[in-house]
Amino acid sequence: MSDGRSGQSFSGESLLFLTDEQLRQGIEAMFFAYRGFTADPDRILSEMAYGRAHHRAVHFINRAPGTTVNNLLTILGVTKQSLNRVLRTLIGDGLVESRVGTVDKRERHLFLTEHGHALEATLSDAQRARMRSAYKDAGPEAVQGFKRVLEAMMDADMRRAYGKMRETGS
Amino acid sequence: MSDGRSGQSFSGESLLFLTDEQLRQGIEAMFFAYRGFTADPDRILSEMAYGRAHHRAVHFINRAPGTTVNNLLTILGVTKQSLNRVLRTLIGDGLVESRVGTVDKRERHLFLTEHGHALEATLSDAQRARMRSAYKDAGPEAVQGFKRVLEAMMDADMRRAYGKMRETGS
DNA sequence: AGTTTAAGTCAGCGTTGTTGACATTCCAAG
DNA sequence: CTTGGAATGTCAACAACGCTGACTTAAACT
Repeated sequence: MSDGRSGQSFSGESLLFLTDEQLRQGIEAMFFAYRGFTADPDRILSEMAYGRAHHRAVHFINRAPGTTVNNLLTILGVTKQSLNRVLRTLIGDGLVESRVGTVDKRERHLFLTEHGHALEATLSDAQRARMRSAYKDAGPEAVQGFKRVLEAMMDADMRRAYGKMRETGS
Repeated sequence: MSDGRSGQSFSGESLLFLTDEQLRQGIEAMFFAYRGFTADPDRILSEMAYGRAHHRAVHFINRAPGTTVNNLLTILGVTKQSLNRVLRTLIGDGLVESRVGTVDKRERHLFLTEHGHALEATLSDAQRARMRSAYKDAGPEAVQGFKRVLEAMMDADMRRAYGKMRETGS
């Protein structure tokens, strides 16, 4: 509407002036991109009896082996009942191992089995390939900006969780 | 793994060399950010008898008034049965109006009613506020990069749909 | 006239959220 | 030491929203 890139106008303020139209483009970009983001793993999972929730569980168990059910459901942002259904099938199918805590026997510590690692690898490979290709197309500076905006978009507590995972990173 | 940020190494290639760890951070950022992105509308919708699917329908009908059912379900990427369930409630509740096409009477053209516009406004206001705040925190250059990566992450046909919407923009 | 297309409906199923009820374990206060 | 509460995890039932498949109606195309 009206401008596009018309105005360097006012001081530094100009760069912070955002039309509803610009924001809506961002919203739609987010919607379409997330679909692409999940498309490849979803395709793979649908051939098995699994869904996106299984993917997420496997991802974060791989990310933080030995994590407790409670940790996991905080990260995933679902109820323990919802997570439990997913874990039950993964454990039943021998992809995840659940070990009773040694210091606190109420806790269950979660690990991927060999089969679990195999599935995790298949799924991440697909998702990383898409990510790599997007990063490559957009260029390294764009990637910086991409991450910055995403971090600003998270809820505060999730930003903390994400931050902790970055430290632990690699 | 194995490295981290070891290498500026090779020529310009260095900027395109992406470790699995870097990619995984992007994947997790996308996951947490999308949760934040949908959190505010979800909260509002859960107080009514609606869900995310209703939001999406209302959004795109507002975006392209008079769109047909077929257009809509292509954009949304769901089956007509799934969309129909949502549209039926929206029409029944008087948020959406369905008019028989004048040139092709098989088609139904969809419009928001006054009530529909009200809901749409409430939902977008919440989502735009989050978006605006994220953009503001990240800065204008980051926003450029953000959009570039998201576009590269979409499936080709959705990139086309997204592009068309940008042209039509406002 | 016969085929294709747009839209809608009904029935049924799977994944993944939810709440409610319950068992087990730990810990701290009496 | 016992008892009551908090934390952890499990089982059951329900709702939202995807999906497939089968079918109808109406209009358009050929």
